[in-house]
Amino acid sequence: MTQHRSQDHRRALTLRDVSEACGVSEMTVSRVLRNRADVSPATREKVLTAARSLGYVPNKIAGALASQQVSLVAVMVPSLSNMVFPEVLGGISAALEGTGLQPVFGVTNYSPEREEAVLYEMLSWRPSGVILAGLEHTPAARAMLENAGIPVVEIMDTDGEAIDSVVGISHRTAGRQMAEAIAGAGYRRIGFLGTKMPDDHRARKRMEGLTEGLAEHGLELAATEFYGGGSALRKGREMTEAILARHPDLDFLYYSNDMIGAGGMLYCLEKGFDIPGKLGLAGFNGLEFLDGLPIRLATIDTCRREIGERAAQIIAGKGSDGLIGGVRVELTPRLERGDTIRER
Amino acid sequence: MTQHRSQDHRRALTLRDVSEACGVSEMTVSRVLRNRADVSPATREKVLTAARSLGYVPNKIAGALASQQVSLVAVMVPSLSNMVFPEVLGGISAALEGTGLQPVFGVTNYSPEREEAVLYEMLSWRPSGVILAGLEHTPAARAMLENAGIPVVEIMDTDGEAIDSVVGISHRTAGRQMAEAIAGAGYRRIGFLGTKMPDDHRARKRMEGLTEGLAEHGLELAATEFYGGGSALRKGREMTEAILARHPDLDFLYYSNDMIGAGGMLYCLEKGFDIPGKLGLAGFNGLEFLDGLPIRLATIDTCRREIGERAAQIIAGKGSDGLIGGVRVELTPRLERGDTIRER
DNA sequence: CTGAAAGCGCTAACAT
DNA sequence: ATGTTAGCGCTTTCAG
Repeated sequence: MTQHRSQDHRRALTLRDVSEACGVSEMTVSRVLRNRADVSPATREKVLTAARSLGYVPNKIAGALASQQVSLVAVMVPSLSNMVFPEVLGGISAALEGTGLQPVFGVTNYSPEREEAVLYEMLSWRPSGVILAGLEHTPAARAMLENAGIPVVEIMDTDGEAIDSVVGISHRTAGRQMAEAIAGAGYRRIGFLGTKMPDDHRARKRMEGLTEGLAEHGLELAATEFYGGGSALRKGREMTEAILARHPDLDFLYYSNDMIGAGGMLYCLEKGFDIPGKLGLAGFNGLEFLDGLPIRLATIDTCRREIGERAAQIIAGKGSDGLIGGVRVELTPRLERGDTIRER
Repeated sequence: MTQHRSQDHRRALTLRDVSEACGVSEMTVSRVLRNRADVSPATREKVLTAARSLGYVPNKIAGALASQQVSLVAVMVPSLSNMVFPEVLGGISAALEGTGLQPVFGVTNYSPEREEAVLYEMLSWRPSGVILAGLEHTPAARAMLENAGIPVVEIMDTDGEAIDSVVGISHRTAGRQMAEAIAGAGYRRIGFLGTKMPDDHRARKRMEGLTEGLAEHGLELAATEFYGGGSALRKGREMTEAILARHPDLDFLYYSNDMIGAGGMLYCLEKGFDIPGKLGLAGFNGLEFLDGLPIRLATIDTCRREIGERAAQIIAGKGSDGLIGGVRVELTPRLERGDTIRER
């Protein structure tokens, strides 16, 4: 089972090997392999044949060092266990396809310190651009990004000052938008359910926006409930039961994400609550999986895939003209009232 | 908005800059920055101070070229839109933490050709190891992997011949296991619902295992239903309605993944079907989100996170002793009967 | 413990 | 259209 490892000590093939195999200079071989136009069809063919038959794989490490051009884009997200981020990565990955750029992903676990550490690692590969979530970073991370001399795109959130480019939505506005819908529909006793994560700034801003929006209607949050780890769907149920036990008079529950919202909704349906008559519900994100639940949870679509695509395009576009810099893309989150908010 | 980009043309800092700033040779600066023990505390301090105040970030491209050691692990998965893979990536990312290795992810969209192309790109960075899903690859991809001279871990699936190491479960066995449970419980008219993906070999093997297992009980699939894109939860509902319309006499529905299974289950509950009395249900994967649905769908836990962790450990472990090679880890998928399979 | 020299494998910039 | 030369920024190796 270990036989094939006998090859392990064979030096990896170099341009020189290909060069010798086909009797063409290393430089010309290099040209062919980079698809440069100024090579005769005859030699091109010779080189390609030799390279293929040897199984030569170019060494980008050396290429990058020599050309001072690295075809990597550093991408950092807080988490992979929330579908939101894989969707963004999917968008980035798709948009980068065919550009010659490859994404390199890192996970920060919502920790600013870890973000700083991961960023340092990534920048040490001298990527052509950086995409990272949020506008909140440690001072050291900000400094690194400002001095890196490469396009930086902060994604997801537009509430704050960007280092370079931003692509996202205003979570504060999304919160207000929801407050508008809730208050406008006539709900008055509103409960908030969310995660216990001090470093989830976007969730925080949504809650602030919600609070502000309600205030304009002379309302305030009547109750709040927070949770830690575990199955978000189950937590949604449990939190809903808990908050309603403490405050049976609530007429609206706002969940800081669709997963707990869905759990809460399933719980309410089972209990036979009058949704949205006596109790309104709303989540956040517009996850695809809401399509298929017994009723449609009100939510705000956050355009995750598009955010990833636009961010990647900004990085890819920079390659050519260099110094565009400072693009700002604020997408409009779409409120979907679903079946859980109704005028009363 | 573009002011700070004036810095773009500043050359990035090099070891030499740090060296000059603190009056220590480049070589010694390099030693300090790599945490080597043979430097006096005094100079170490001097160097560190200088490096920090300048904001120096080492260039791993140059380091890797010089040392012939690349701290990257190439990771390739078929998709990011199925929670299964982000979970594996999470396991890999976590296990690699603190090893000095960083994962580089690539997405293949279940296409062997695309896998080959992505692999080529990744190998050109001369990573220290490769982790990829499945045992089915193009001949060219296999050749590249065999000749790369680095540890290769094929994950998720153990049914087939591995190139080097494997970490996964036998999907064929999982299929049989489910057949056992279904037939053993006394169900007789079984329908299969799955994806229309010729290149999803694991789903295919599960179906084969199921068919074989049923055959041993003198049973065969009474109906099948396949779907393309869209919300898997909704598709689960639609397929369930369709298959039951065509075959009202089915007494068991086996879904090839939990998402469509959950959709089907919600549909059945709404229709008031007697689950699991008249109709049994089962999904596949053991997704966390099943915890929180109205009833527990029977499923088989596929240990995704553990698969990621073990795979990463194999790569990380190779660093030291070199040529262990050919590790084979077959995890045991755990059948969870939930509330949707019952002896009859 | 510290330094000087010699590349790592490739490509930019010139020749030819 | 092709070849030659000189590095890219770091680390290995060998001297002090």
